[in-house]
Amino acid sequence: MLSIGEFSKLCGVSTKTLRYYAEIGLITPDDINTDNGYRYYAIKQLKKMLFINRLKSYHFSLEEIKALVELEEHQAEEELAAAFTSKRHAMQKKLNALAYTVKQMSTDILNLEQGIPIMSYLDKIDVQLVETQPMTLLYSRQRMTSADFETGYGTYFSKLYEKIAIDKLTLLGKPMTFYHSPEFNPVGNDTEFAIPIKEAVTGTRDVPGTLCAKSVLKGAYPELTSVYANLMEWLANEGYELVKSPYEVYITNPNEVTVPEEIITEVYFPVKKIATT
Amino acid sequence: MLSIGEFSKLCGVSTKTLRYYAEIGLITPDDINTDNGYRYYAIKQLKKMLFINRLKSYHFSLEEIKALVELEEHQAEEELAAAFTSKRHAMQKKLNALAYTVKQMSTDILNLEQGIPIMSYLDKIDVQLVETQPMTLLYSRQRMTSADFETGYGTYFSKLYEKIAIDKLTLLGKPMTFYHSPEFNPVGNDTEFAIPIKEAVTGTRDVPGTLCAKSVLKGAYPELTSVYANLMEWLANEGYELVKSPYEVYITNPNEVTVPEEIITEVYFPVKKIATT
DNA sequence: GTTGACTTTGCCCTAAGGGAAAGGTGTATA
DNA sequence: TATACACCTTTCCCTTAGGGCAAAGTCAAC
Repeated sequence: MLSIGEFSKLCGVSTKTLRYYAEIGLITPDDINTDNGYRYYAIKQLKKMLFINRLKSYHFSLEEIKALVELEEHQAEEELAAAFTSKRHAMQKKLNALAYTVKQMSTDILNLEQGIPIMSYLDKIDVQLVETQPMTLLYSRQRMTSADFETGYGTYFSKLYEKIAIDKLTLLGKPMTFYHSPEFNPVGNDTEFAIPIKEAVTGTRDVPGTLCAKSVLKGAYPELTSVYANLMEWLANEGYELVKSPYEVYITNPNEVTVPEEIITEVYFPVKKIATT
Repeated sequence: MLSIGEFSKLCGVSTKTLRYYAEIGLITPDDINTDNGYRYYAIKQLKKMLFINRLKSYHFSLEEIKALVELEEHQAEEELAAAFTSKRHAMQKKLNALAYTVKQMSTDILNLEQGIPIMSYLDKIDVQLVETQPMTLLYSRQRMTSADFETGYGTYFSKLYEKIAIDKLTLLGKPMTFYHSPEFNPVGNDTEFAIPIKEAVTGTRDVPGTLCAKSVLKGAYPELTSVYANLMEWLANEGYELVKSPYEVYITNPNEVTVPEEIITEVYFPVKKIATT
């Protein structure tokens, strides 16, 4: 039998942590002295504790760990492997994101060393006034919750492309999304996925040509907010106002482009000049 | 002027967050209506908010961000660059750690798919009883705080190696550390860095040969706790007890080995058989 | 018997907000 | 103009995984 201090040193975990784990039922002492409340751990509990440590290093939450420990005790190796695989996937994504972050920091540092202010790229996003052509859009309008935009992107556009293929329609442009909620973010509510085609069939709508403020983004999607903010500032400065839902056109297919810097997205704000009285 | 909702949508940040930032003084609304308390943000605050977003994506804490924003406003580009560089270094370390984690998960998954229990590697750490040779050690004994073990490793051993070079002593073995505190962790208190040499000079001590339980670890240091735990379990099972401070011998130089899997560390527990009455 | 190390419980604290409640406000529409 | 409804306010509690401290009880060694 090991006292909490001995056990803690052996497995490299603080006594506080051990008490906490007992409290949440993750690992309880093998024996508790009923007189003084002293906790005593069995040597064979070391293995369980080391397993918990390993799971912690894999960034599982304690709640997840609790479930996984039970799985391990019932030798449910398949479920364990499934959990590990899905967590590894998440970690891989985090890894990629972190790598991208580091790269971005590096370019920022390079700029700083040359005395270029970090946010000066904002001033370089240029805004053009363009007159768009009328289009016929095959569309699918959804309420999106914050999480499923990425998957939604894939599934909704696939459905549209499928319909185009089956009905032998004629593609006229790149896929686009309209943000009908006043949220300019994909995590907003009312989002329309659309593809311009030639034929006017059921499930299409016609959009007239309009005056638009347009910006082009080369880079990862999180940068999109900058573009929106920049466009809004431009509108305010130049005396225009938004008259319809803004939309984005995806010039590059995000499933094909691997490096975020090569993703090209056009952002359109349908506008009109504010009437000066 | 933008209401909090409009501003929040433009920069992709919740209203809750904006109120919180105002509370901690990170970014306060340009104007607050004194009648109803409504917050109004200026369009030019978008840029600051986007800068904050960028710093957040670089994993700066809000406290750090507050300082960095001030630096940026005073155009202190050098300090900014310094902060970025140090943060990038931290992120790079995190990145490497994460990459190692993912790799370890992968081997675990492979094992699981073959029905091999994850912690079975513990049973494969074999423990040998060995009789060590007497040695003369050039040593340096320190109280270590948790953080500076890594740096300490470098500096203390350097000093010892320097002395060996200056005094023209004869190296007889690999560097080692003794853990005199009952913590078996380097983060413990009383740690001795030592190198076996031939000559008995000042600053050396003689250690007699003793019976030791010995395990060899190939892998990253966090795995060491497993080895210690395993050794302790072995002692309990085989009826031995620890009679002196455990020590580690670093077969590979951690500054030269780049992949953690190739790090080889020997762990020695000086033991004696428990007297059976 | 004493001392110092160890253990107990209990309480408050962390970072960066999220959620909900209760109530006040702004504005578009009938 | 009345009303509906979206928007805004403050306040309170909650989250993760424990850390720190205090007061009091206990163990083991000398």
